[in-house]
Amino acid sequence: MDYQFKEIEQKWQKHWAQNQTFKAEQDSSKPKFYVLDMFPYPSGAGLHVGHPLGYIASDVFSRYKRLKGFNVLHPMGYDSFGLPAEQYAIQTGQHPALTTETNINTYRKQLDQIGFSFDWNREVRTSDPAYYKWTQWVFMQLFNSWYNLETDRAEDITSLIEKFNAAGSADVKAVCDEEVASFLPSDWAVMSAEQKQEELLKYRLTYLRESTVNWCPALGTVLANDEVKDGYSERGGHPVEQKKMMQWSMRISAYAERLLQGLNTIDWPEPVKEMQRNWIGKSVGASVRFKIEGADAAVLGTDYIEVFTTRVDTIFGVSYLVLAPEHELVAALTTPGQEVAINNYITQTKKKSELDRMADTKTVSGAFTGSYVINPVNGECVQLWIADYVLAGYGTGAVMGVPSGDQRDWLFARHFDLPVVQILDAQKDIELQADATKEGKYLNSGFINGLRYAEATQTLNTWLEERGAGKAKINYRMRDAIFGRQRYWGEPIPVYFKDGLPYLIKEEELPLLLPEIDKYLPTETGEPPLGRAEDWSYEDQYDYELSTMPGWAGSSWYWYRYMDANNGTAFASKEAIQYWKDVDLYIGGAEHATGHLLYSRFWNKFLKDLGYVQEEEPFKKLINQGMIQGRSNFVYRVVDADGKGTNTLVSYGLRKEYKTSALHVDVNIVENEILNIEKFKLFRPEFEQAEFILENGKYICGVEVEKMSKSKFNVVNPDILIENYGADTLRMYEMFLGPIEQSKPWNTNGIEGVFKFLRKFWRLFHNEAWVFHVEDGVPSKAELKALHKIIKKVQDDIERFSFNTSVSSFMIAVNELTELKCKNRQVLEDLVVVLSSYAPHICEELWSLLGHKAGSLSFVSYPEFKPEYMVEDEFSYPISVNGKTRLNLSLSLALEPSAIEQAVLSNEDVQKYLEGKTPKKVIVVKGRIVNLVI
RNA sequence: GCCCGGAUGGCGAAAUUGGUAAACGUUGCGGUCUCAGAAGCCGUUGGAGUACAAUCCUUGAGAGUUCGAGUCUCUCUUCGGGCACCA
Repeated sequence: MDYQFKEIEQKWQKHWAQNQTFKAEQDSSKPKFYVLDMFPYPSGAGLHVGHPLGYIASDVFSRYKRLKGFNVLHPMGYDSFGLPAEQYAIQTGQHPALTTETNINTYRKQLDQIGFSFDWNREVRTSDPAYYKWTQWVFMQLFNSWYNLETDRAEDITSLIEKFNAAGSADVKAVCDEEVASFLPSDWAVMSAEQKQEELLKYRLTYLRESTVNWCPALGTVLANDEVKDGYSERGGHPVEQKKMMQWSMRISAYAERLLQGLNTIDWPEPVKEMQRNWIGKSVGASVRFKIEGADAAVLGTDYIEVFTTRVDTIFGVSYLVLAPEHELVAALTTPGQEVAINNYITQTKKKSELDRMADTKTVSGAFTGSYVINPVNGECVQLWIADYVLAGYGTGAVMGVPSGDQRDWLFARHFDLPVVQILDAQKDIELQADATKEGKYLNSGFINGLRYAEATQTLNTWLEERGAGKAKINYRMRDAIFGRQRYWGEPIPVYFKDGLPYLIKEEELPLLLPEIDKYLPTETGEPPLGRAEDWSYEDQYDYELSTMPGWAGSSWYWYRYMDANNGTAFASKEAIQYWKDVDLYIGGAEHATGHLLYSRFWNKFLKDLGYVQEEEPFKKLINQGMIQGRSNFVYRVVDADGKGTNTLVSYGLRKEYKTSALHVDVNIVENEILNIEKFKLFRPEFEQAEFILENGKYICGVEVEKMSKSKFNVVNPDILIENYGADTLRMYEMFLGPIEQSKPWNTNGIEGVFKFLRKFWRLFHNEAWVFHVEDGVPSKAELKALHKIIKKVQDDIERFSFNTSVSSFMIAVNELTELKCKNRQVLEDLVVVLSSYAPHICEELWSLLGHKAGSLSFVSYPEFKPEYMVEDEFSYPISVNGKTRLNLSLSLALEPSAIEQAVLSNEDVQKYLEGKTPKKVIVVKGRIVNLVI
């Protein structure tokens, strides 16, 4: 029988499912290997050819690791809470759970067709109450924890209470809110329960606080920083504004340093690490206090302004100080004479959107408050300004202006005619621009004159600290993550309110189920959708929290659930976590760099602090698969003088001769840019009578690379390819396309080549009459060489994630063996094993035809590479003369190293070049002559 | 502006530590088989050159190191990604 891929693939997919071939068990006799894909959000559109790319790569890797004797965990699930299902619910009234269920079924059907070796017993869905029970549980642990800087880890809140009982707040070194009360144990003892709760909330790792948030009116919810791009929501692209709201937050800032340091221990793509480093944004510097001239602490609440700087060494060059317009002291420090100017400036700033403010970096603007501050190092009195180039949200919202060392400060000083003071002898041309050098020695700088950068910084930090005027400080750009969303389709937060304070429900009351509501919109009073739920209160009297958790909550720990997916008493058993530990290989898109991948590391570190998990980092090795873009085709419709489309279409090469407009055309009716006109008429009936202006008898279409989307008619559906060529061809072709990490447009053109290869491979095992035919016996040298070349190559390629080169090598190997008319059982059997990771269905079929037990192929040993089979009697010996002319000599293998040199020099061709002379220089690399210089 | 990553035939690409650039696939062209098509098989497909060959040139541009550079160093061009009044 010819290669009947449809029957073969259905047969083996059924076999794997029925026999649960890929069910993973804890088995300590084998080393474990955990291969994870980023689980998908099941969208209604189903899979296009780009989606499975990463899944195929991880499946090839998983199957390969099984052959190598590893106990492989390779699960799959769905990140099934999210906005699209909810938006759909708003439009249609259909419950998001139903939409989600339908979409998941579509996904599963499509995934199954590709022949993945997932262990579906471990499937998870983040919207399943049995799953989100544990997401809520993690939330509770966070609420019950604080970050102790002394032990540098999260601890149970009871250890904080003990500290308060014993010594008040004095001993406590914690990551907490800025305004925490300082109190004695006796103060603590007399506090009411409510006061205590209020105080503790400032320390909890998840907390409720009034904070400035990104509010998206169109979506009716707040968004985390990573969900906002350039002032617009990442999902939907709606405008986002700043707003003050009571919000749940996660104290991820407590882990800033550990998240940063951990990056050095994991094998991730450098760009992703770099993005996380940027996001965390560590800057080492100092905070310095500038006394306010003539300030009364009793009236103002303070008598100094604190600034953060990374260049404390430039402090003698300070010629002014700037506050952010939103700084809380601005109003109090504005003198009556400046009030109008300052208020105008603030109004002006407010009008500018966040976007404008970021985009407009050239205009210098600001206003003088009328107040002065005193430079602590030299007692100099400098002006206090406000300007919108200073951001309220970073550092202290106040900056010292050093025009000679910072270009922005320089521009500001020039614009408002403030002094520019040189502070380093190495600074050049400071009349023209700032010079941020750290070279040279200080001048005009009081007690650091003559010192160099490192020394000066040290001296200043000590000097300032001794006088209580400042100290060395590390600042992080990363803010705490906003955790609440005013949406329906997410995990309910397991909290109720009593006297305005939040309390956790009891652990045994989990999961707190998402209540049913009539409409998926905010209430008339502006409360989140959960406000519509009737009879939904805690102990029939207390209100539940109405926000739900953000999309990243469920995905921040899911890899642990796979370890023990059906556990009802813990998120995963201790034994399972101990055995599977962490993810060895994680494959997914780079778009999650500062979202999912950062939050996951955060929760993982937290769970480790509490002793629930083993490893500090969850994902040892990360691969970012590239995006597959669409490749759109166009036809060109001739446009008449009025700009109206006519009924004439012109081929790509001739379109310049007419006025045309381009129309998308379905890529599935175009082959090698040649339009199938008959199919086109069916696709666009309005052009049934159209005239086609052809070139060389063909209609050529235009091409452009765009995002794959239905509206652009450039979506290639894997189902159709599987129908025409089979899953094995699709799998191999996707791997063949190019390096896994590279983004590229999809082009179905080359798929024939892979299909031909699989047919050739099938033919190797059959005679002319398509009867299965292999021969026992001893393989020839040439056969063994071809086989062992591919054994080695595939092994090396997979280990370095170079899947595309493996596919090429398979083609070469099969061509060689076809040439050799190889029918040898031993050779062909090994070949089946080697190929089975890429094309599992056809290999299973051949494996069983070879007389092996069905399904055993996935767990046999990968053939051992034997270098001795690679050796030939003669070897080809390239040599260059004068680094230019190349000679290819053929030498006997039997030669000793010393004899090789003799053989080379006495070779006829070499002699021709030498013309009787001895070479001036003989260059030997790894014991071989590679070049002769004459 | 700053930080990463790229640039190799018509196209996708290969070249793992510096050692015969373009493997493998595709497209195009020619042939074979066939009533015909599909499928298969064979040849050819970077450029110059020639009757055939020999030979020379070619990895975005320019320089450098080296016997030898797609690979290493510097400068530039350009494309992609990230960050961006971050003090």
